[in-house]
Amino acid sequence: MSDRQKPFPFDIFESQWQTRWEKDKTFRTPQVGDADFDATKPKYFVLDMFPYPSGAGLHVGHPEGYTATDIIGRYKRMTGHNVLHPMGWDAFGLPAEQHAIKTGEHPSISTKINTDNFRRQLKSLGFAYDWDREINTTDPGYVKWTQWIFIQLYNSYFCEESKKARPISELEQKGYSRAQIDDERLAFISEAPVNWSPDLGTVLANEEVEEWKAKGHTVERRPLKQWMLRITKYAQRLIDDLDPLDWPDSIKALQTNWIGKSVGAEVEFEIEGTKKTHSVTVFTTRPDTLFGATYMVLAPEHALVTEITTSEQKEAIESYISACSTKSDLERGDLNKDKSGIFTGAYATNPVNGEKIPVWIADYVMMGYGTGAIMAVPGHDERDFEFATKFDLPILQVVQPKEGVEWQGYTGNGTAIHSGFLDGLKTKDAKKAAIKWLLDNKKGTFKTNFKLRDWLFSRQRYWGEPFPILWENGEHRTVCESELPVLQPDMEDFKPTGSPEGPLAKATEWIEYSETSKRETNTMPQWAGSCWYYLRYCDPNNSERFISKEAEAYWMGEEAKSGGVDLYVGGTEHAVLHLLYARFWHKVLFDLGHLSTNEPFQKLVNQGLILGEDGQKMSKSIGNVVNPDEVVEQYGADALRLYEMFMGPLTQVKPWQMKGVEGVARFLAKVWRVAMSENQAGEWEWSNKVSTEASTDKALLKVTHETIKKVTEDIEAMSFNTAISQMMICTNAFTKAESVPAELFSQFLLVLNPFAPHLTEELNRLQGKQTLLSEQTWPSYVEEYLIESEVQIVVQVNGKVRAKIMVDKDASKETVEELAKTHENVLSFLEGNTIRKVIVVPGRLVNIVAN
RNA sequence: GCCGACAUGGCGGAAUUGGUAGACGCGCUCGAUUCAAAAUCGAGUUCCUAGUGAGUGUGGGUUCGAUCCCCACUGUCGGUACCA
Repeated sequence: MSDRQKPFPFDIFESQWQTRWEKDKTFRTPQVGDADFDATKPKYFVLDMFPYPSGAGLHVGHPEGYTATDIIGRYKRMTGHNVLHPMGWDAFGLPAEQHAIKTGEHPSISTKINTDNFRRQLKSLGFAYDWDREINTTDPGYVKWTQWIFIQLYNSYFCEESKKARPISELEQKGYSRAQIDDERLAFISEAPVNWSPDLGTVLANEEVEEWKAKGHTVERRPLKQWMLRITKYAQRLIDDLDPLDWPDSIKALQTNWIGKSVGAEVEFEIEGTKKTHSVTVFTTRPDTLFGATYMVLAPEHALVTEITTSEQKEAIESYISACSTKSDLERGDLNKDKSGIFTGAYATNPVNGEKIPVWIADYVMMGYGTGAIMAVPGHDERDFEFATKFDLPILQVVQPKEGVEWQGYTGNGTAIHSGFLDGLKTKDAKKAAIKWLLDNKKGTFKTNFKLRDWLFSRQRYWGEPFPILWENGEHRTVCESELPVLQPDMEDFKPTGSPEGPLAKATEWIEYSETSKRETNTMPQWAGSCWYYLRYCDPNNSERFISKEAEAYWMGEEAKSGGVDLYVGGTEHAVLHLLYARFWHKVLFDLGHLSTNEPFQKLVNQGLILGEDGQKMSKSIGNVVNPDEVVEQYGADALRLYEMFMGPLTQVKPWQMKGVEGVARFLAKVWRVAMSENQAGEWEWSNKVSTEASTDKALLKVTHETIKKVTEDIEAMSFNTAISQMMICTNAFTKAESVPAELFSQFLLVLNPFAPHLTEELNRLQGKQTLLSEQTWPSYVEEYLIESEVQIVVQVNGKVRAKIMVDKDASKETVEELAKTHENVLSFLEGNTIRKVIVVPGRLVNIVAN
């Protein structure tokens, strides 16, 4: 196709229109307060997950979501909204730095090259972004406010009464000591085992570990001093506030599972140590099974292990602990389901019945969850059951399942037995009674645990936001706000040091802030910039605030019942990372009074992955990657946009088919030829088929208005593939018609415009219209044109279609039934049978039941 | 294992949420146009043993009627995994 003339001259007019939109700033969104800002219009904030500008450029997965939001954005503009539809770059990150290490080129250079390429590619697809609002997370003007938000976190604590972040100064007034205050900050220093990757030379968040492991990097546990963010304080709110959001249930479930709330009790057991008696707290979700606890397990790292281990067991315990510490997470988790453990020689006392139970250590108990100690109830817990079976520990029944169910290892609900004061109680009541007993006897209490860990926030990298932190005499403090942004120094050697200080430690001059103060050398993770970028779009150039109060109130406020981003489209890969982190930051900023909503994203839609033509995930190594540039070159931007939407439902995983692109390109060419024809010289000229003189054909009027109706409804429902098929039906009708009334063709161009903006604007121009389609009002359909005077009724005999009859649309049930019964073909099927029942669905069908 | 989603022609997918299964597109077949081809236009295209036939992953159920609702199962994909 590329060697000959294109079926319609998209190669000429697409770039012309892109140039014009850019020059005229057609899709500029006025700033709140600008002379041309109309505050009376409702707002619509439609957001794409901004890309990481990789060296590989755009792949066809990017334009899938971007086209969907572009259609919605353009549609909303045409229906009288102020639309905020921006784009930017999530430009900090490891790949840029790895590239810098390899080539010695500063990451800002490759970042610039990559963003320029991404911008060019996006512009070649004709997206209606307001490029005046483009942001880049690595810009000093952006870094400044990322660091400012970090300072807000640093200067806040979580108030347990109000369940909100409050200024740390309140604690100072209450007379807290410096150490106590540092323990309360939402951004704090912690020395704890973290995920350290030796070959990346950095630590990683729990959420990131799998991703990098999958790329072949090693990750090990190692205790390090790190900046953490206290996201765990928001665990409950992060679960609760999910409910009213218009998000896919699967994403809500994913986040809820990740946060992992479980409700139960903490119980205190006493252990006879070698020198004295110790108290150990265990967490259980099944306090009703306390009487079934036949042994106890401590995590190998538990602090009490050395205190209680008897001299006979000491050697065995020590070698077990050292074996565990060298095991990787994989060996301890995924690969090794086989239970292992060692008896400490010590005994604990079960508080409810005074029974002495042996205390073991085993690596199936994790130090990081609950208290790092459990009471083992092998009768009613799968893991404990497996362990007890292996080491021949007693297994007691304390829950009676319903009849016919084996009790051993039964983890469901039932009735408590062999459990003293709990006997006869249903599990639910037994839990309550057990906790009441624990409270009354001061042996325990209610407890809710979360799987969610605090967020490990520091990285040992160069290409990230430095912390706005200074160290003085081993204490940290923030730099003055006036000194923001704190930028990395220019360096030639970006290599990881292999030490937890990171490459910035090599910038000796930069570190020396003053004689007494040194800079923090860690940097923030890539997530930092993406946690708040949606806010910056509302007011991207403000140097006084991260977002002006006015812009925040208009774009993020509660007005029109749609606070925050109205529609957010992106991939599922961010279900628990970006989307959780951003919600957390948003809530902190909300608590501190900087924002007026408590959730950032009202509606979330995940586009489905686009697979290669072979049905496999696109990947360089398989060689099934489709390059959008080539598709645009061969079929045009409109065809690519249209195909991405026509493939199937937006949210579904679907394979790419180049033949399908050809199909939609053919459709666009058909639209072109409704209005245009080729003359002898092979030039396109306006044909007279579309004409103001054309008589209004009833069928064309109907199909056009059906199309307006369906496309409108389908855009609202984000069912773009069916909208396109309706427009194909309409085009086929135009093609078949002798002539097409100009009015109908114009209306058709309007509804096609958000999908194929170049072609439609070009035809609108060729039709002699002055006003751009994108600046016109969305058409409305006329109900009257859709109604037919006669409707087709299906006649079934015993549920099988046997005839179709045409009746007046207002025909009575009786008339329809009579017509159906007397239909020739129906009669032949009724022969010899008696009619038992007749169902008439007006306007649809008649079903005659006979035998 | 657990959680979630999905299963419809040769292919991508439609079906007003209980009312004509297969819209629209791809592919294929035939025809028109052409010296010929491409492109374009038109007709056809679920399957078969061709019937008063079968048919929406399998088996059952509810209903006058089920792709849609209920029960059981199978398969595919995504997430997660010793979280007590």
